Amino acid sequence: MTTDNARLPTLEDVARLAGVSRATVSRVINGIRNVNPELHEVVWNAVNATGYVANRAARSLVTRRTGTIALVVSDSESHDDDPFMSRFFSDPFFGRVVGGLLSALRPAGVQLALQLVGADQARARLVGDLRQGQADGSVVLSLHPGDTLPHLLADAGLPGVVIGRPARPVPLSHVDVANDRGAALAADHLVARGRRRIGMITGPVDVPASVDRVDGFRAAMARHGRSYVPAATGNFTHESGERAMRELLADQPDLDGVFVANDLMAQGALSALHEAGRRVPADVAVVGFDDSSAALAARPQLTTVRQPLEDMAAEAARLLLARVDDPTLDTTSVVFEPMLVLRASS
Amino acid sequence: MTTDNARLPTLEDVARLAGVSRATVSRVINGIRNVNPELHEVVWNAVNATGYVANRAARSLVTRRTGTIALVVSDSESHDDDPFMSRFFSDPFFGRVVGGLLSALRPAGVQLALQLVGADQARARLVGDLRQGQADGSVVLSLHPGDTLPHLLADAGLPGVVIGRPARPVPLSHVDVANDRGAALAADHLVARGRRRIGMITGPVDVPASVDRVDGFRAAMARHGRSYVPAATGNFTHESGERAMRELLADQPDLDGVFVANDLMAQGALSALHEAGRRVPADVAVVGFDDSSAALAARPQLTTVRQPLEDMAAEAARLLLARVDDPTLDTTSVVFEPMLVLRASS
DNA sequence: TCGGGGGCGGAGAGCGCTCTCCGCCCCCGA
DNA sequence: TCGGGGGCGGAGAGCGCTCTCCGCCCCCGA
Repeated sequence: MTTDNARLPTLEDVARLAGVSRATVSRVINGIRNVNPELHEVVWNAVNATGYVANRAARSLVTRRTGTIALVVSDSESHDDDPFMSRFFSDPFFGRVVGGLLSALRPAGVQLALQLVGADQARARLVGDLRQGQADGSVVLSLHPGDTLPHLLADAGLPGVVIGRPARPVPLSHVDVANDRGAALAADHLVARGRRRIGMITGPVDVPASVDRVDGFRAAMARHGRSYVPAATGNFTHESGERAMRELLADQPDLDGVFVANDLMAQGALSALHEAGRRVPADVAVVGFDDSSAALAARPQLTTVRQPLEDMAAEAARLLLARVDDPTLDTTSVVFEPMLVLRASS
Repeated sequence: MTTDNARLPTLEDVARLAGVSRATVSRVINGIRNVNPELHEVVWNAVNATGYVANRAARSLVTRRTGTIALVVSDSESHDDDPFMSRFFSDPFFGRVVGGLLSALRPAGVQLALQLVGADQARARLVGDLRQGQADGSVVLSLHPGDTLPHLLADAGLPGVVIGRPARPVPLSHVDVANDRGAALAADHLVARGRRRIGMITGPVDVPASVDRVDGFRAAMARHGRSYVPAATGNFTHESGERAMRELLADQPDLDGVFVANDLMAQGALSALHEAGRRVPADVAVVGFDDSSAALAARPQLTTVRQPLEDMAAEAARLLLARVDDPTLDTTSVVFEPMLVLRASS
């Protein structure tokens, strides 16, 4: 507190102490051009002696860089204090993405800022703020298909990378997992386990990741000569998985295997199976998707398709950083391979 | 992309269009002093016409405010890519705190930046960065007792609020839940349910929240005339809860009630009880702590002590904002009341 | 009618950096 | 010995704001 009014050292102070100009200190600190090695040392000594740290605001005023990347969580059309938001934040999904982003951003000395946008006007304001130096670029996490934010960013020429394939094509890079191949792994596994009557619990029909999982699963089952796959639809929540499982059992009482499009629903499905007196995996084998903490918390623990979210987020950060450095870079998309994780439920 | 090189409008542009000086535009935008109402409108029209958004860097260079608050997750002594970190981020705890902070920060137009610190040198660097305008203040989430960061912040005179009571007193405000009273609620409830042989699974012995829960539980049990409470120690993870429950059962085979110091461990305890052939709640009643998503995912769903984390985080943000506005403010601590949430496990 | 006070708006400095431009010096080659 | 080129470091402008200081004008009261 008492030290608060003590003026912090500036470049000027360091320069005076080192006996050189401000420009030279700046060059040394930023590693620009060849500066006489002796001066180099003199300057660093002065920096350490004064405890100098460059002022971010002054630097970014001239460089037009903020050293900040925004993680924008975009929840189409919903209200700001929508319970969905708080549900989302308490979902491990969010934390894994944050952890992955930070792992790539920290070594680059870039800070991560969190942005939520609900209403469309908030989205427009965000774009304005971003253009005016709120952040150098954004990693976008859209919670709903048909979100307009990626398009707004692209139109404004702002660097952005989307996590998960957008519902409509957009001139922005994105990272994703091969949802179709992941679902195929689940299908191959259930068939290999000798299951004959295999069903599926899907996610929302308008979400690309969900659609890809359904398509991938059906295609793989068809390759095994199973053209008919009974299915029930959920919305990726625990409760919806429980309900969908009940529906599926009512329809297909002799079911002996089920692929559930995410772990949370699979956990719900386990409850419904337990309630219906089916043993897992003896009577019904269950395979989830994500390899989230829910898979480990489930009893029995879930066999599931691992989605390397941390790696995906880290890659998104790297793509974004590259684009910030060179805005002429072409957009790309990086698709990660899923992996089947065997546990007790199958 | 093509619009990228188009210079963005500055105060100067708005002033020219409105036919006033830069100072006047600045006054209107920031709502300072009485400006002639007619001019007021002229200026706002010019702002809208140009699409002007104030440049953050320029503004904060002179105001010495960044409009950013840092959420600092401080993991004492651990390495940066410690698995503990990624485990922490995927824990719903983190997301709930973030959601609560954002709910209080957004209305104030303040941005949230994420900072992780592991090694001590990172801690020193962070303090330097913060002093030099990385953020106006920090909300600190210490993952280990004895973390030095709160003290470093206090010594540097930087505004900071700690979530959870620090192990050693520190001249910084903090928010917490009354862990002792929460544990007492659990004790009262188990006794009221007619349980006679009640045990407890505790968290780490050096974490204040854990210690408070143990003390609160023992004190309440003593009030009910139960001076002896068998206990086993865990470390707040699912696995440790499972192991501790097995130990407790081995010690006290006739146990009919157990208080588990967090939901994750309680979920593990349920598995151990199931494995041991005990029915919950018929044979053993189980009460958790936190009311996290694990409580809902558990089967049976957990009776638990609700910790209002979102509210606590929002209050932390408000305390911090107040202190940033007025650094002479006294430090305070706000303690939230816990609440017992009744579900199927008791 | 004249003096004084209050309030509004403009001029201009200054926040702390980076970066361009230029001058000087040194060295090398003819 | 002299000319030219290269490289290092300094001077100074400028990034886009805010804020102090001051002048001017208007109105009111004596």
